Amino acid sequence: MPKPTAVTPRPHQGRRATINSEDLLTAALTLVGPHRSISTLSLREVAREAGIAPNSFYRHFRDIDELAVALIEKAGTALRVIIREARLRAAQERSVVRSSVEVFIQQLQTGENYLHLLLREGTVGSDAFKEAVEKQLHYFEEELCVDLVRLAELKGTGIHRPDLVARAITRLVFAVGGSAMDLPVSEHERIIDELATMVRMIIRGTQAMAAEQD
Amino acid sequence: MPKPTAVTPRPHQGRRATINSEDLLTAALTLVGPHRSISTLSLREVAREAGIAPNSFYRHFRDIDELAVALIEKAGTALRVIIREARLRAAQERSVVRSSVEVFIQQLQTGENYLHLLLREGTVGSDAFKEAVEKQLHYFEEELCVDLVRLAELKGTGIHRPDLVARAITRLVFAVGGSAMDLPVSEHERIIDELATMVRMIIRGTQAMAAEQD
DNA sequence: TGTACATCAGTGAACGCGCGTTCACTGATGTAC
DNA sequence: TGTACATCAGTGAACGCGCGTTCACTGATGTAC
Repeated sequence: MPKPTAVTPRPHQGRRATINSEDLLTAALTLVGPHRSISTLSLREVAREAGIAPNSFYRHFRDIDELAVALIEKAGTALRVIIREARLRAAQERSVVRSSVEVFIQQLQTGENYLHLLLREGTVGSDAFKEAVEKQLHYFEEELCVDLVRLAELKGTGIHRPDLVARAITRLVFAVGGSAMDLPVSEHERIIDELATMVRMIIRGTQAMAAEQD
Repeated sequence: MPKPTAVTPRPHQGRRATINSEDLLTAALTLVGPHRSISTLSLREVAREAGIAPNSFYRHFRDIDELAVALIEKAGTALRVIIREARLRAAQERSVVRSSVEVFIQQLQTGENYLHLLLREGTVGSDAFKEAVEKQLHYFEEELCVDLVRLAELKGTGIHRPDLVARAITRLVFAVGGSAMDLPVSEHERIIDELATMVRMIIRGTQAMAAEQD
């Protein structure tokens, strides 16, 4: 049984690969598009899209689920980079909340389907899927938590249970983003405003609670 | 083409039905259990569970999607009743927030799969599905909004954008509930505590924002 | 440089399976007279 | 009360389809000598 997902470019012997795991991930991503769930992808479909015979799929992944998990991980990583950049950029410009939320929702309009993917697969599909999505959400929460604490120190405001604040914001943004997915682009501006207000409520709340406790 | 979902018990002619739409809904609900998505149900499977021939299914629903939408509506209605009762009961006992959240999460442990269903199907499946779930969430939001305004008046606290507060709370509770679904029951107590704190943050936040604006 | 050999990505054909849907039917029930 | 008839829920058989997986294979590439 090969270990194909370990992508260490080991010294090669035998026939050269015309296609790699990455190509299959790309093919799968193309197929799911903004509206389909990974769980509806068939092995044959992905192979077809990638231009290989169905049974060649097994050279790269044990089964469709293994590919799906790899795709989720890739999506999470890509998204975190985007949001991290947005936060850094925003720090010296205007509201961090507003511009982070903005970048997040705007991702729905780009050709990339990474966000759609994470928004969709969290609640459905095999346990392995859900676990993979949960893991990505945790990463988001951790990074956000660090940022929140730093920001609170910077501004001298208190912060109550920053871990819960980070979790609440992350889950809320993903949940609302998930429903925004199916709305026309013209509604996105409104969604961004509303989401920003919701996030600010949470932040004002945690500050108020911190102030009360001292 | 019959209109089977309209359950007005019209005067009957011809052979008596041994099974009705309701039975099929029950069979489907049994099959999805706490972990499967409706979208993975096959017509034959539901028919088998209900004890009829596959083609008899068409006597009751146009297709599987029509059944799924009916099931989602049923789930939403059932859940709203439960939460409404919880809120009324709590009003004269202890924290409305805490006990509402408690009842919500405890639903995960009951035999009923209504909650699982709503938590799952919101992001996946046909457009008709998602629309059906969105509709149910809106109902939740509306009822919660009315309650929040009433509570604010009662306690004399301000409330900023109660519509957004209701939306944020609803989405957050459903999102966190969705991940709690796959956690062991022993974790539920912790989830309830955390959720209650998150909801209180939002409420404190809206109060603070209302106070600032005046 | 040449040759024999091992490696291994990709293949074509075939399998059995569950699926949605169709068809012409059966036979129980209610209605008209 | 009896009879002919319309209604219509449920059926059994059959269809074509896409699926995941298997098998023995091909042939390009790299390695050893």
